[in-house]
Amino acid sequence: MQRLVLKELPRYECLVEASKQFPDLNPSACEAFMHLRRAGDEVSRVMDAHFSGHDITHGRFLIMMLLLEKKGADCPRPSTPAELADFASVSRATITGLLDTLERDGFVLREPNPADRRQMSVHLTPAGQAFMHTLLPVHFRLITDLMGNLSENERTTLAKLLTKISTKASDV
Amino acid sequence: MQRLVLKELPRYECLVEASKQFPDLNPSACEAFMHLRRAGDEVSRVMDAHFSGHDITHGRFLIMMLLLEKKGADCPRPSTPAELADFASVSRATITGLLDTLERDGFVLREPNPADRRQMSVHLTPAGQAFMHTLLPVHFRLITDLMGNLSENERTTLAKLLTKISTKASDV
DNA sequence: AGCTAATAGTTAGCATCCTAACCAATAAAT
DNA sequence: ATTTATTGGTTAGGATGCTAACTATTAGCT
Repeated sequence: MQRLVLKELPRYECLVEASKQFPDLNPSACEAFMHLRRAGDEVSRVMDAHFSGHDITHGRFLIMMLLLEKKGADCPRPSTPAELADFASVSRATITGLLDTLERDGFVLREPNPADRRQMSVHLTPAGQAFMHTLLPVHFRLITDLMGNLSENERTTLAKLLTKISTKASDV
Repeated sequence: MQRLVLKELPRYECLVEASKQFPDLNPSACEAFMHLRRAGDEVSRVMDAHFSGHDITHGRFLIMMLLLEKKGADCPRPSTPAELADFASVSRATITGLLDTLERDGFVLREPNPADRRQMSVHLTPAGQAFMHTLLPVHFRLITDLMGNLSENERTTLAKLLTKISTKASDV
């Protein structure tokens, strides 16, 4: 699961040059856009490599993350396939596939809900919890490392700028 | 081709709370990380939707972009499958698949290279060029829109911060 | 020259995620 | 109360990108 992204981004002057031919090309917008794609892709690569070293995938990890018991949790926690799909912005069919694998590996359990016989109730098994508690420190360590070139201030700035893009993107 | 990403990111206090349980969790690093993933994903969704409206995919578009004749081009241009794979940071097998489709659609031509009979030489057909020149204005317009919430300064700052992440990621 | 190693491209088979169609169960409407 | 619409979950089949194995050609060594 990879995205095609340019390895070497075009130099800014090339963008300016191209903007003469294409008036809709805004060099700074293009530059920001390409950097976003590349950084996202690089980070994905690192994370995927990390996950595959632990016989898990990004998708399965995220599902277990969502199912994980939170301490002092006022944060709502999804417990049905439909809720998981919603939290993870992914189709229900995808959740079915991920849960199949997680159940096969003994990390998750699906139980019917007597109150509404359409629904399934999903939880982590003890093995699933143990797995996560082994993996999470390494996982968080890796994220901390990845952001290691940025100061606290820069991280906050980055988050703010990226939010502006996400907001725009969701209503384009 | 989608990535699983949280729709609602956890609030900062939740991250701080969680960091008490997991000392390796750095709240600001985590926050920046998740924003990066989400923004990248949102932007990908918008672009993919745009592409599919023109019966093309991200991958095929990028290949055609790489093959496109550049005016005043001192920028090097790939012309063999191996070079395309390198420029796009993708496997050669993937390029084979993309070229198969592009060739079927009449956008690209593969020709043997008499000088080195292992190599193929790839170029856009006139139809491929025409297609790109129709699509590109819309494409650039969309990118400009997506970055529309950011000022010139913010775009530059964003690019700078993202570069720091890409740099770090490529040697983690 | 002739054998070995490296390189170009393709093929085969896998994983993830998608949409569309489907069945079962519940809710809503008359 | 019965019909109709909606919701939850799964299944089937497709697309993209991957790795590993394969063939053909070229380069390097002795």
